[in-house]
Amino acid sequence: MAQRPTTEPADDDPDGRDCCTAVEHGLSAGDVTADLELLDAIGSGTRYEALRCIAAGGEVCVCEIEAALDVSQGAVSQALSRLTDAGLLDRRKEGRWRYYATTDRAQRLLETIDEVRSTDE
Amino acid sequence: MAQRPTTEPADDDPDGRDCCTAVEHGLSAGDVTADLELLDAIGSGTRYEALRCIAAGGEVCVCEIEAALDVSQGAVSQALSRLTDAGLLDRRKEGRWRYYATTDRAQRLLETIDEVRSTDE
DNA sequence: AAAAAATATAAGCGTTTGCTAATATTAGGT
DNA sequence: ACCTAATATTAGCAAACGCTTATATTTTTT
Repeated sequence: MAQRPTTEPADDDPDGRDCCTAVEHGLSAGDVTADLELLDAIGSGTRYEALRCIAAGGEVCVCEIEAALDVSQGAVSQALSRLTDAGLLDRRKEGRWRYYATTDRAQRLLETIDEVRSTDE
Repeated sequence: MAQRPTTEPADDDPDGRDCCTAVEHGLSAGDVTADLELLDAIGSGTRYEALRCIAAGGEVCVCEIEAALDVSQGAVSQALSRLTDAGLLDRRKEGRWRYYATTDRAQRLLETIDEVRSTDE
């Protein structure tokens, strides 16, 4: 499908695609930024495990996540805020506790990651 | 679903879940490591755009990606290697050119990201 | 066989990241 | 009102990251 590179510029290039012409993805700069915010949010050990715990537990209290994660309380709080900002968690306040639950977006992402993992090509 | 935290340990806890009991995700340490390798590979601007370009272009030559990415040749090469190691790209050699194409895993991931992006909740 | 082109690899470096420790905030209990 | 518990926020720092530049490798061309 891709045009083969040629040492000499191919003037008779049948589909108008020269060697080393930039390929383009269709995404806007904003889309790329948004996607990266999402991926960066998921892509740390602490945050990924936090997200997985919440996905597995339904709606969980922060203290339950702290008990699972083996980093400081502050680190957990930062992780949860970051995931929330990225649209992967919903926060609910009840008294002095905070409950977190995964959003639909998060669930769909995690499902796909599960599928992809079991496909060890 | 989650048991509510209680200041006093609830001895009569109906489902045996105390306050601040760690929640667990079902994943093995190896699965988490594998997932993170994938997510880290996708999660940089250069690598993400490279992957998107290749997904859009079908099978593309390195030089075409270099033309699109605005970083040095070495950086592009490193990006492509990382994506390949993570199982997101296939490499094909032809003469002194290298052609890259996305794997099924990559395509499924990107599809999900597209879906998730259009769901601006 | 030498030179050039395409890509990969390695070293070095500034920037970003994610943690800890300390402090601030918010809500409930006494 | 005060004190304590749960969580959030901030400052600071070591480690990880991603880039550039330079060099190595592989293949083609002459």
